[in-house]
Amino acid sequence: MSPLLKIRAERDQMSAIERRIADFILDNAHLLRDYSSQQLADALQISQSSVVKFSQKLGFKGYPDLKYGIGESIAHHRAQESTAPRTAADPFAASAEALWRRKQEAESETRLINPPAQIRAVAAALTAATQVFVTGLGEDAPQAQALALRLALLDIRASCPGDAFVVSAALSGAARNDVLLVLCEHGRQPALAQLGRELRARGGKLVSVTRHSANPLRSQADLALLVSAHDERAHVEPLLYRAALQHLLDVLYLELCETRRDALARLQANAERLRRLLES
Amino acid sequence: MSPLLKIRAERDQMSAIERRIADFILDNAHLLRDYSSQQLADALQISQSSVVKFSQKLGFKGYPDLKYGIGESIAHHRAQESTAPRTAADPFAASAEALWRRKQEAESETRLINPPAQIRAVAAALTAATQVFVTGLGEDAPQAQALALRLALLDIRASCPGDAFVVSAALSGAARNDVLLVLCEHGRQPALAQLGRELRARGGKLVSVTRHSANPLRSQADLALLVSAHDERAHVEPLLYRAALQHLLDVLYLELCETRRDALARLQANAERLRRLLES
DNA sequence: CCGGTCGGTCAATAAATTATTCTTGACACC
DNA sequence: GGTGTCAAGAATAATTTATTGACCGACCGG
Repeated sequence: MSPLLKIRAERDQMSAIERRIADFILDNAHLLRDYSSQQLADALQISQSSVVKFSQKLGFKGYPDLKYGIGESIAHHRAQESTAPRTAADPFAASAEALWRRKQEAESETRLINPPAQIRAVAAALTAATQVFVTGLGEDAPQAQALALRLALLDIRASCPGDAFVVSAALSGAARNDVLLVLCEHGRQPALAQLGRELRARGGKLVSVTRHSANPLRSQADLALLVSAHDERAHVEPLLYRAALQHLLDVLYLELCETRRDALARLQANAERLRRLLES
Repeated sequence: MSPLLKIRAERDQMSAIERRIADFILDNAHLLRDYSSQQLADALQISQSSVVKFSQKLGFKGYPDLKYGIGESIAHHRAQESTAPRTAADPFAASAEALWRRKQEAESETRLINPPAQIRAVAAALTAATQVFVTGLGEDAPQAQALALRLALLDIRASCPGDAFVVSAALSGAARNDVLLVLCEHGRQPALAQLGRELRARGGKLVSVTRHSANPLRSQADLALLVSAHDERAHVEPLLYRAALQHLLDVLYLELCETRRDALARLQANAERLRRLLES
């Protein structure tokens, strides 16, 4: 039980002096940090030994232990309060925090609409592929690039060609089982849809990552991952979309790390190599 | 800032013995309650005075005060965890959720160590700049690219040259007030530090975005933004780092959106143009 | 290469805080 | 009234913490 609660609970069965100590602590818990047993005793005009005995009677090893317990107690209390809807001091900090919360919602929703089995299936397809192409346009491009880098570090043959034409060229050499992973927020870009058709014609697998609303790319895909992110402010929604997409891809990556044989060892070796390269 | 976080932040700039103390505390925070400074010293085979000096150096009144702070810190931590909703049906879903939580922590910490004033200052510098260069290597490269795109949509003249040599060439035309924004996790890449020097020599401003531990790039920068992200699993830490970095940059972006004149209108016009381009 | 300085560490010790012991007085019960 | 119990305080012992001064090694400018 929390020390503060314990003190309050036992307060009624205490002697007069003990009760004075209890009251002081309950009222001034936050000041206790700077009080020695002697100072506390002085403040209450009682003897130092009474303070120590009070502590021991409550089950603490001694006065410093009581103090430690009270400290924990108020920190715990504060933490719980701070979890509740907060009133941010700075308007700026407030909007930063609001953004943070909205992102969490988007990430949660995204997690819920992608069943674990689906993510596992995508991971399996990536593992089975001889070659993986990742592509995305506009804001999705950097994400695609980052994902390709991650996959490469896991010794998955992944590339992220600069533009759609290059992808198309690369696809001409694609074999069965190869995977094209397309990031496309609205799933409506004709160029990407076209790439998907080319790949499927050659027996490859198309994995789409789009918003959860119905769209051409998604309906064409062998495997579809979905992202949910909504905000009435046009400048905020892309931030939510990216965070949710990021999280989805992170979870996929985590799955790959945890299920591929030797993944972590290889990852470490590759990362080490990359680090040396960059620092040279 | 939480004492534990503070210790972790300063760990890198500590002497060998101090680092041993820091590690012990970080690993055994929950045991500290029963350790006197002498016992802690014995456990580490060092002198008791080193423990006391360690405490004072970190800004505590003394060892008991440090202990008190750590106690608060872990109580706070525990409280936050216990408030969190528990839904661990699938082991896979559980690890996805754990990742999610860890990201939130990293983002929160990152938000706390970057005072609003600092972010405003960076936003102001970006607004005032004639030209903005964004750069990053390895995993930071896609982030840099995405940020440059975002800034460009706000009508800030921003570019993200492909490699350091190109940046260097671009810098030769840089004027006073231009800004170089460098994303560099550990702040230790000589090439980027060199770019910073070149720019500053021409009167430009260097903004660094690095981990919160001390590093050459950060100490050289006019304005420094900091990222906090920690995990014992080597394959998870980069995910946290990226999420926290992303959030920091998002907050910066939000600040720009909300303070620049006509920002939203321009953004909308530019986004529309980009959309048409991609769908054609 | 050499003195000088500085930061870090430790042993010794001073200072403080805490815990115990012992005494006293109040109160209840026999 | 005698006696046991118990809370409280004073004195003091024990422990813990903080400071001091000496030493060592790294670094630096001459």
